[in-house]
Amino acid sequence: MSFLNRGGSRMTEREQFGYKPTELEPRWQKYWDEHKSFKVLDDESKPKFYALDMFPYPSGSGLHVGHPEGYTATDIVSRYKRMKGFNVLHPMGWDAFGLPAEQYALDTGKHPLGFTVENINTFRAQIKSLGFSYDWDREISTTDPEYYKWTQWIFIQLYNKGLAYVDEVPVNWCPALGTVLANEEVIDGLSERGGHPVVRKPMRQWILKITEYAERLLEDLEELDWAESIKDMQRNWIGKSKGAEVRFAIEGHADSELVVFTTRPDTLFGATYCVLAPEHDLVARITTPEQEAAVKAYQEQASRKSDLERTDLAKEKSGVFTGAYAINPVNGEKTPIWIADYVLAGYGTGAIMAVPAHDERDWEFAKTFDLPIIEVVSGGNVQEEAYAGDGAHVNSGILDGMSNVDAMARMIEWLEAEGKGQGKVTYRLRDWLFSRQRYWGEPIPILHLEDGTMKTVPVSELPLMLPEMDVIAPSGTGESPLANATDWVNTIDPETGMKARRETNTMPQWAGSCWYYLRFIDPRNDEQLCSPELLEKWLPVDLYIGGAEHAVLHLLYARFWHKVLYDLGVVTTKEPFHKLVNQGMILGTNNEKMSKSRGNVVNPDEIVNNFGADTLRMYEMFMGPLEATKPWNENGVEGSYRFLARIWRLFVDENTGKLNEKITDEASAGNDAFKRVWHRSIKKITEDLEGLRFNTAISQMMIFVNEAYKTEVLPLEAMKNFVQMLSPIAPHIAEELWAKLGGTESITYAVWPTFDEAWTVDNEVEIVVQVNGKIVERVMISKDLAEADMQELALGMEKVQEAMAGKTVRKMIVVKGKLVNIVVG
RNA sequence: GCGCGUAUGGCGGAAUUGGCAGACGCACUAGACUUAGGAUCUAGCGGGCGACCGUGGGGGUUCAAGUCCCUCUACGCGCACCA
Repeated sequence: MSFLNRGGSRMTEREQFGYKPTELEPRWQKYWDEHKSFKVLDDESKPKFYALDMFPYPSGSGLHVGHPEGYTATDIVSRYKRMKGFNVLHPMGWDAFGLPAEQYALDTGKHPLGFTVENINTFRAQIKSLGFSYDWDREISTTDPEYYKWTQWIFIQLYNKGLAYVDEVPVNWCPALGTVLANEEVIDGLSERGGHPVVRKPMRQWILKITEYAERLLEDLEELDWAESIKDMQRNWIGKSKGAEVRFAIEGHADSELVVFTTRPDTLFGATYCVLAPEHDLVARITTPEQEAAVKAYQEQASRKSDLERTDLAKEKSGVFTGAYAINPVNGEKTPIWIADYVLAGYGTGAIMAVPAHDERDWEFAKTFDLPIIEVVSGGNVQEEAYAGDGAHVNSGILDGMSNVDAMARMIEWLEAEGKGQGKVTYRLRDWLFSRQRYWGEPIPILHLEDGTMKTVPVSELPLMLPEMDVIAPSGTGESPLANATDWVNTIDPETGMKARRETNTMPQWAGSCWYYLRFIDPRNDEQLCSPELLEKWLPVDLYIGGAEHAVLHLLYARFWHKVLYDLGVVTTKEPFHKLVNQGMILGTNNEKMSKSRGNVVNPDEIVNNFGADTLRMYEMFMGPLEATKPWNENGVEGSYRFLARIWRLFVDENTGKLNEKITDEASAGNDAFKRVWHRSIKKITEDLEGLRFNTAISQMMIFVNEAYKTEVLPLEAMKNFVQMLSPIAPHIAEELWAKLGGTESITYAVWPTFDEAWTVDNEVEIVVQVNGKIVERVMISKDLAEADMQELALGMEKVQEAMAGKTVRKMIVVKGKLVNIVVG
């Protein structure tokens, strides 16, 4: 890395006018800052383009090389779109609430705000050093009261719509620390800090009713320009299943009934037992005295198991008979009711009808406990394994002979007619556990009044600010540290004058990131979340790039809030993010995930200091397709640096610092070969940038530079075009060269070059001549040569004659401008 | 277990609708320039002495397959008893 030789004593003339990114990059960054080059224009004549990055959590460890990958991609598109005449919104901000700041506060006794501000300053400086074209006047932080005022406002809207409710939910309670822990803070049942035991304890929690939007969240995926794999992950997460609820009477319990959910109502005649989740409400009521001890013991055992033990580790099916029987509504058969932990309390009705012949799990359970297996769909051998495929129904009364689809429809029809059940859709998606027992998050704007009711804080009182606290310490009760701020917690409701206690739960980190893309549109509005006119103008986000780790939760939560705001009339689009791209992960040089413990972390600052931001940007884009996972390679970084230096020398005479004399605006400049590469480059690079294929766009720039080096006289126009095309990827060097080419202001808004189609095609092309698919000869022909002429030409060739000697022509395939294939035999 | 994705030289990766596999870069080799080269420039660079063989393995469709179909393997990601 020493070859930059900055300020070395042996500096020569040549080096004096060489490529010096560390000198020119800060200079251009200062220029952009001072001229506010990227401020969003209030220009109605231009079409809009909204390019968004997933804003970072400003951690104490600073920027990672993974961050600039996505940021560079959106920056390239933003700069390209500006030159294409778009009004571009390209903002950056901070997702700054979160656990690490609170941990730091607990460890040091300092306030998380100071730590957060420091980190933001570090992040901003690092990001600025990379030359991204953000409109910094729109910078926002989720921790700013002027921002979280509106996060709280949205919560109030959710509450008023009945989408926020309180429930008792088990959390990770650590008695030794006196606090509730997030899942990632619990390792093997012990707290990450201190290694204290952690237990599951039900606590009062705020929940958001995202399930009410399940169907819309699923349906509206169709219209989005997202990778199919991400859509699939969301679909699976939502997990829609169609089936039926069936009501079973319970023998000896005329007042109760057992409701099960099944996706296979057609197999009802094959139900030989029923299973309840151990936590099911009915269990206590229906268990017979003889079975009571066994059932209680099983329930106790199941409650102690973690979710992991109940699923992953449980290879063997377990369960206990309750002693009670359900009556199969379709044939009156008595079926035993069991409890087993393979049935989940939280899904469907928490109860199933078991059809061992046609469900693998039920089959295993039936084999374990020797329960009967009755075939109702033919096609398999149900004594050997469960058969889940299609087939003619048997032993099924009214369904006999029908296929699965027909039998399901018929069965549901019958159930509904008889009042024994109905068609039903169920989702795997759960409601969103929204509260956290933490200080460093948005306070939930709720008052608990002395009369036992609860209400929202009046909107006029927002933002409900976090109280200043000298010491942020666990409350010890499981409530957040806010419970210690007695002056803050105990208040008076301004509307009724009643004594009130403030909600001490705060919001999760997801809250602030659920709507930040809206605030960027109108970040300083103190009257509204965002002006309706501006929302109308800028939504949806045209391009959203970020890491795949947010493929499900962040994107699902943000879509949910957006739909709620849509229903409230705040936004007018159904979906927030039109096109979404996930950048791939950058691995260490050893092909492993970068991590401190592996010692393979690359620090972007180091690259910027040694090679410059343009090199880092270019290298990250040249590594491979944006969406691919790819390993870091130090040699590749140097290669990108060398390419930029090679560009520099093509334009700048290193002895004088003047423009290379080869570059001229004489009309005669540039031979035909160069002109073809020039126009082809404009075509290829334009198409590649549109398609986010930055690696191949850069390849084409290299081809252009290679050709330019071979050419004696270079047209000024071509060289200006090239610098413009380079500028989205390597903006600093491009500005510098643009100035040397005579540009008097920033290249930012120079109009994107166009190409002449005629120069993008060769007049002469090489075609191949094959005999039986094997290449025999190659020949240059005019690209327009007729197929019949190509055929004639091929047949007349000496080597072709040899290859087909003594054989007869069976077939001739001629592809214009490409090949002739002679099939002989 | 289920779902999705990937597999091309020593390495990263290119290859419209099936139509010259390996663009471009890195690494490497040789030469030039040089007091010097880790800079720069020029040339070479899938394998094999060859006929030929080559896109994870096997099979198929086709005049023609990296590309389409079937099957197997390896790796990655997501979900994980969701009835």
